[in-house]
Amino acid sequence: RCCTEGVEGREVTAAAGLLNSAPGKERLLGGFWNKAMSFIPLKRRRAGPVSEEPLDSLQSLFPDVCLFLVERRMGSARRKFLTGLAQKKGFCVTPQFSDQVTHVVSEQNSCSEVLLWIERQSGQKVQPGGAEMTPHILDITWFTESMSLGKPVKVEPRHCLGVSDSSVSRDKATQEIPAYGCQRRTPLHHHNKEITDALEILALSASFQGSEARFLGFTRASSVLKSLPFRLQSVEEVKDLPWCGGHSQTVIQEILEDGVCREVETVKNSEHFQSMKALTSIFGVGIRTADKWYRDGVRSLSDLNNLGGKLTAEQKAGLLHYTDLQQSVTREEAGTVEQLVKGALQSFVPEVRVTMTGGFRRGKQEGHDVDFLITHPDEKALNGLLRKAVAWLDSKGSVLYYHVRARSQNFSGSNTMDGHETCYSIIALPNVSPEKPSPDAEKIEPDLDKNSLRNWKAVRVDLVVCPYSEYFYALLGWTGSKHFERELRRFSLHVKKMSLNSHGLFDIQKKCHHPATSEEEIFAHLGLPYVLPSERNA
DNA sequence: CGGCTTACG
DNA sequence: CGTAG
DNA sequence: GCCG
Repeated sequence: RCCTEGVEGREVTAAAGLLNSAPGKERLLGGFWNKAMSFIPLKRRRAGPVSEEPLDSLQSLFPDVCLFLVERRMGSARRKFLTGLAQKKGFCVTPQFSDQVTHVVSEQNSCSEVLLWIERQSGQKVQPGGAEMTPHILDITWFTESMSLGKPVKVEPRHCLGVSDSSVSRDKATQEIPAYGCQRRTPLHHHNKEITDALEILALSASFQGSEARFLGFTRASSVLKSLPFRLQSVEEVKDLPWCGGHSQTVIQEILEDGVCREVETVKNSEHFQSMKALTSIFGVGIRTADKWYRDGVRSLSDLNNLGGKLTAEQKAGLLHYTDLQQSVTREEAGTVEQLVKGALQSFVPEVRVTMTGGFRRGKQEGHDVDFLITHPDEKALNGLLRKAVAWLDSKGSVLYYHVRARSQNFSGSNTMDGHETCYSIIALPNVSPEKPSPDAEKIEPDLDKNSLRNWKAVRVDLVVCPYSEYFYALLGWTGSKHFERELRRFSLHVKKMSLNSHGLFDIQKKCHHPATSEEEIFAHLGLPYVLPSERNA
C-alpha cells in the first residue's frame, strides 16, 4: 500500500494510518493539554522479537538525529504509521531503544512514565536532557512540527516533557486552549458529549431563528469542549476557555448538576424547532424556505403534498428520496459507492485519481453523504470527464438526480473549462436489503408501491473534479468539518492576511499565491501545526 | 458596537 | 434562495 | 453568543 508514487504517496499512507486505527478509539495528538489524561489502561505487552533494523544512517537525511517512538499509550498501529511517516521524510527511526537515540517521542505520557517504561522495556537507565548520551524526552508536538517542516526542528522547552503530574496540567490545560478551531486537535469521540449535544441544540435553534451569529457562538463553545482531553466536573473548569461565555456556562452548569438543561429541553420540545429540523433535513430546503412553510402552516412532511408543484427540482428529488436520505450512509456503503464511482471514471481515464473526502476521511463510520475528489496530472484528461462519468452511471440506471456546476472564472472570451467542476447527485446504491418504509412515507413518495421490492437505496454523492495543481487545497477544503473550514479561513484572513479557499491560498499583502504539494505544506504556509484529518472534527 | 468562511448556481 | 467542507 |  506504500508503493503509490508521486503526489499520492503521502496521502495514501495517511489514509492507511487512519484505517489501521480502531474506529472509535480516542487518539488525541500533540497538544500538551492531552497529557492530563491518565485513565488509559496500560498495555500489558512484552517487547517482542525485533525484526526490523534501524534505518541505515546513510539513508537518513539527518545523521545527527535518531528517533525512538514510545509505544505506550500510542498503540502499535499508530506507532507504525508515525514511523513510516518519519522515514518517508528522511528521518532515522529505531524500533528498539539504544544509546544511539537522540530524540524520544511520546504521546500522553509524563516524563517519568517514559523513563520508567524505557527502562523496563530495554533494561537501560535513561537520563533526560539532550546532552551527550542523554536523549531529549519530547512531546508529540516536536514530532508533528518536524514532519510539517520536513526536517527536525530545534528542541524548545515547550516540546519537552516536564515532571508535572496530571492534577496540575489539567488546570494549565484549560488556560492554553487556542481560540481558533484549526489550532486545536478535535477527535471524533470526546469526553463531554452530553454538553456539546446541548450546546448544538441551542446553536441549531438560533440558526432556525435566523441568527447565524448566535449559531456560531454556541458552535464555537461546543467545538472547544470537543477538544478537551478530560471530562468536565465543574463549570469552574471552563471559566478560562475561549468562547465559553455566560450563556454557555449556564448550559454547562445545568448539564453537570442536573444532567439536563431546561432551556435545551424546552427548545427540543418546541413545535417550531421540531418542524424546522424535519423540513431543513429535506435536500433543497434551507432555513428560509422551511420558515416560510412553517408560517404557512406546514408542520410535517405530509402537509407538503398540499403545496403541489411549487417545489424546485432539488426539493422534488429531496422529497422523492426522503426516507432513504434520512438514513445515514454506513462506511461499508460508502466503499460500495467508491467502487461504483471509480468504475465509471476509470472507464474513461484508467489512471484517474479518486479520493473519498468529507466525514469518512475524518474517520466517521457513517455520514449523510459520500464525497469524492477527482484529479489527474494531465488536465486535458479531466475535460468533460464528470459529465461523461455521470452519463455512464445514468445509462446503468444508477443516477436518480444530479446537478453539475463548473467554476465560472475566465468567462471573458475563452470558452475553455479550467478543470474545476462539482456534481451534486443522488445515486441508487445496489445490493442492500430493502428498507422498511415509514408509515406516512407513501404520502410523500407516491411511487413507493411499485418500488417496494427494489434492491437499492438512494444515497447523496458529491463528485468534485479539480486541476492537479489545486488538489491539496481541494482536499483540505472538502475534508471538513464545516466548522474546521470556517475556522481555517477566519484564521487565515485575520491572523495571516491570506485568503483561503478550495483552490488556493492568496497572500493579500504580497499579492501572491502559495502552491502546495501536500496538506502539511498548507498548514505550514499558515504557520499552523499539522492537524490529521481524524482530528478535524471541530 | 462591528464581525462572524468562501464560492457558485 | 439553495448547495458544499 | 462571544470577542476585541
